[in-house]
Amino acid sequence: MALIEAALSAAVAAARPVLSAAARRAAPLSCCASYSAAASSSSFSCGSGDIEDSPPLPIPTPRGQSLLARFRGRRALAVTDITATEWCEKQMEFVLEHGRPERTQAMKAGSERHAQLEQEVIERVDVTIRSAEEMWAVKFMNFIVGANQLMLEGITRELPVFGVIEGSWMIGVIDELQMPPDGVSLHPILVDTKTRYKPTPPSEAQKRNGRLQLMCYKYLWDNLIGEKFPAENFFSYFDLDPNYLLSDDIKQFIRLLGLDAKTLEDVLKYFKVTCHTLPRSQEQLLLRYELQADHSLLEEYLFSYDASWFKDQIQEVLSFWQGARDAKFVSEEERWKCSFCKFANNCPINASSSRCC
DNA sequence: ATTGCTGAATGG
Repeated sequence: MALIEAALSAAVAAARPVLSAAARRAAPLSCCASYSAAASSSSFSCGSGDIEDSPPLPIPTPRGQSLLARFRGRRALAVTDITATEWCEKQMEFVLEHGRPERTQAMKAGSERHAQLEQEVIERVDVTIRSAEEMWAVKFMNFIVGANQLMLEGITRELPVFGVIEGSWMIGVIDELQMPPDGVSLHPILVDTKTRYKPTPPSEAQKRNGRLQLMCYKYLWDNLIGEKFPAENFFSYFDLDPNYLLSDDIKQFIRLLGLDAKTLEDVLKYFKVTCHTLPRSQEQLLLRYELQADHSLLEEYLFSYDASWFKDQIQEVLSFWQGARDAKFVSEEERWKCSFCKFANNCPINASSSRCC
């Protein structure tokens, strides 16, 4: 174990700008993989050539299935699925049913700024991902490298995390983790930088949304380092083969980091060893708001993790996803959100406009 | 080809 740690440390220290992997699919995944939830018209050249008189029809998706089953079957909910739902459940529903609206200029600027911040500490390396197993292997490797960077250099960005919250698999990317200066504390602080188009202070709804996001990350990080990662459940839930042989491309990427792995299970072992060495995160979380125009600081918002508030929020969001109830509309005080929503014209909350006496 | 499907987040 000491050897593994030494190897990791050496690798991370040597490769000054830490390596990460940009997952880019060269080709669609193998034809019969369970990816196409909505098996549409796309070319499904799966073995059997002709469709005979009584082909094994794809199971028609029964109505009344939960959104979780329909849109996130055998997949994890993203942390941003949680926050998008908290923002407006009806809008989340529209996005699932009708697809994402076009990205705004503000969103593009935000993405660019985040890429810039990431580049300050991370060098991206492209690897081709051919399967779900390889996707997870890369996620684990990026976690290992990022966590080691945090401990050695005091900071890391865009760190992937995953785990189970209130019974549901979740996945997310921590914007930033930073060790406190000196020996003040051994516990890293979670930070999220929000860029703003206008120099106005963030609304309460935005801050609440950001709090929820950061609490998701803290929960996932603390659970990973607490070594509660349910490996057996992980492989079966995502239908992964632990013994899947990684491609030479991926193996080479792993070797760049001083490790040697042939299978996804090998990678998971390194991951577990790394998790054992990491400290819990601080109870204090930080949202940092900056102006897109000049990156000037608009507000720094420090707040505390609140386990019971967090649990309630997650349960509320999950009850929507699980179909326990219909989507809720925004509250009267937050009706202003509708003016930013692409689906406002089709939304029942605005039913008065279309039908007049 | 930044968003789609099948990356998670981007902002309000």
